[in-house]
Amino acid sequence: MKPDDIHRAIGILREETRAWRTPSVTVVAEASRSPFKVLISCIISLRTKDEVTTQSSARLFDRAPTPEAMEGLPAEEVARLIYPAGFYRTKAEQILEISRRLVAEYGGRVPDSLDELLAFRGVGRKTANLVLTLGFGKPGICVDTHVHRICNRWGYVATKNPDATEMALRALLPPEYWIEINDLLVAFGQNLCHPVSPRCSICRLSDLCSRVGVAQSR
DNA sequence: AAAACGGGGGC
DNA sequence: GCCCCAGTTTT
Repeated sequence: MKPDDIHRAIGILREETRAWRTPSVTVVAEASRSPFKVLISCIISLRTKDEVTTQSSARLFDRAPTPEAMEGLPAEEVARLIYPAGFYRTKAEQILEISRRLVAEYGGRVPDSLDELLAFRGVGRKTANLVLTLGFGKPGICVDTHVHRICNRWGYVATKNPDATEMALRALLPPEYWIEINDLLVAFGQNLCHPVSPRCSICRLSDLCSRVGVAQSR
C-alpha cells in the first residue's frame, strides 16, 4: 500500500460516497461540535449498535446536556436512561466520573489534547481522537472497527492492534486529510465494506483489497 | 441457545 | 501484543 493508492482511494470514495451513504444521522454527527456529547456518546457506544447508542444518548442528554447537570444525576438514573445499550452500570460510573472531573478539573469544559483526554478512565485512543476531530475539528485519526477492518483488507496493516493502524495512517497522510479519510472510511465500512458479506461486486476499490477472489459474496 | 454489537484495560 | 471483560438485542 502506497501513498498513491490512498490518494486514489480518497478520490474514488469522495465520488462513491454520494451513491451509497445513508442519509441517517449518526450519533456522532448529531453530537457534532459538542465535545461533551461526543465524549459521552462514545462511552455509551461501547459494544452497542449505532441506533441504540443514538437513542440512549438522546435520552440521557435530554436529561443532562452538560457536565454540571450530569454530575448531579444519581448513578441509577444514568444507568436507567442508557439501559438498552448494555453494560449500563460500568458506563454510568464512567460517565459520572468523567463529568465530575470535567467540572472539578476543567471548569466544565472538555480538554482538547490527546493526553488529557486519555487520562480519563474509559477513554482510549478511539474515543480521544473522535472528540478531537468531531468535537473540536482538530486533526486526528480515529480507528474504529470499520477503519481497522478496511485497512487490513487493503493491506495497510496486518495486525489486530488498531493502534498500529492509526500510526500507519498518520504516517501515510498529511493531517489535512485525516478528518475526511475517517469520515469516508467509516461510511464505506457501514454501507458497503461490511464485516461479512461486503458488497464487493459494486466496489471500485477491489484492486486494493486482499479479500478479492477469496470470499466474494453478493 | 447462540451470535452480533466494539472498544478499553490489565498483564 | 495478547487476552479478558461488560449486558442487551436479534436470530
